[in-house]
Amino acid sequence: MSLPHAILTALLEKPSSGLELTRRFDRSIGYFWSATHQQIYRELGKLEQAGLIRALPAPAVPVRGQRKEYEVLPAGRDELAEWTRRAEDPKPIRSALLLRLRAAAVVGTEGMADELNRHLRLHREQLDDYLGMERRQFPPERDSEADRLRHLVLRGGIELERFWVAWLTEALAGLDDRTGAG
Amino acid sequence: MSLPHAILTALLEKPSSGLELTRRFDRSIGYFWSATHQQIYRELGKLEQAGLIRALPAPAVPVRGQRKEYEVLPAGRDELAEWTRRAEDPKPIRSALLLRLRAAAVVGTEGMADELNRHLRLHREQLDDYLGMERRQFPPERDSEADRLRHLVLRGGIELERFWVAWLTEALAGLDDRTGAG
DNA sequence: GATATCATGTAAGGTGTTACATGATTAG
DNA sequence: CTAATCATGTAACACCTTACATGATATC
Repeated sequence: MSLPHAILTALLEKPSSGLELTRRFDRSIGYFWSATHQQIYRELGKLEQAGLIRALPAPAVPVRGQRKEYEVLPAGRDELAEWTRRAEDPKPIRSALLLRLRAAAVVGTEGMADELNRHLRLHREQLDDYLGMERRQFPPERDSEADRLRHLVLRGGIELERFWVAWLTEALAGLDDRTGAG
Repeated sequence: MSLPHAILTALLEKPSSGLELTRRFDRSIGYFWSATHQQIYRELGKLEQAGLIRALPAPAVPVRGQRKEYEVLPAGRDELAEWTRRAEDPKPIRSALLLRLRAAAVVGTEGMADELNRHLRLHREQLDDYLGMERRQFPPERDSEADRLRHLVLRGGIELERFWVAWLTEALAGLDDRTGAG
């Protein structure tokens, strides 16, 4: 049950329309919780019905295709605050790549080096992207409490990408030992 | 579409019943792909219907509650081998904890230190668990190709837990600076 | 024969993904 | 008035989670 809370957080940071939210999920929020516009519109409908958010200007007759901006109601803020205080265990990780390497231990590693190299490139790009965000969004002079927390979250994303780069590099070295490929 | 391939891999490593698979998913396979028994039974049914696996002794009339062991058919092995060669992009990570910290930047950090400490404890336990598995399953003398690949996968799990321990430690230090709690 | 455990399964609902549909607005 | 783009939405399906149901087997 995290998507509604991700949306509440985003709307508290700045009231937005569904499409704007989608774009923000593709950027800053997306580095720890991704969502498509279909999920977001569905969830906005639920949150509105539950009385946690409301559409802003509200034209008399709702028209499809017309921009609709949402803001969080007090009940929504309360729900979000309560959620941050609830105990919730970490979910076990799911990595298709680790799974595929384990499968390769049984059926052979043919083609794995190319795929590992491709993932290595993608993770390096993601890491560069995050480092750019860090430079732009968190210069040394910005150091409010909220900034420090958001920076901490971004550093989580950065360190996770560094983990993948390091692990993939090691994995490729291991494959090279056997196959000479790479 | 990874669960069926996780099951094929597990069954190739050792033919098993649904319950045995569930237990193996709770242990070794679970550290990168978790699944409940409901998912596993459903998927076993699909894989059998698709002709990728078969039930072993096959009593004339199938009886509910009676143990049923499965093995992988050649078509199943082919499908798994093909899957390891397919290109598949990494999925964006999803961390409810990072999300909650970002929410806390908006609605306040009350109660977060306790929760971060709890997660730190859980990740330390998981890390110890993996390190124990590493000692038992991968002593220096075992160094076949398959062993090296499985060891590499386990090191992925280990390094991920180390990442969380390090990040949570940093996060708690950051919270302490402000609140004096912890 | 009562209880616990092993083992397989069903049902319902929530969440995520993919493909498609529809209207509004802007630029040429 | 055509095309591109902005913006909101539906539908169908796959996948995951939780709760529950049922029979088989072992132990007392």
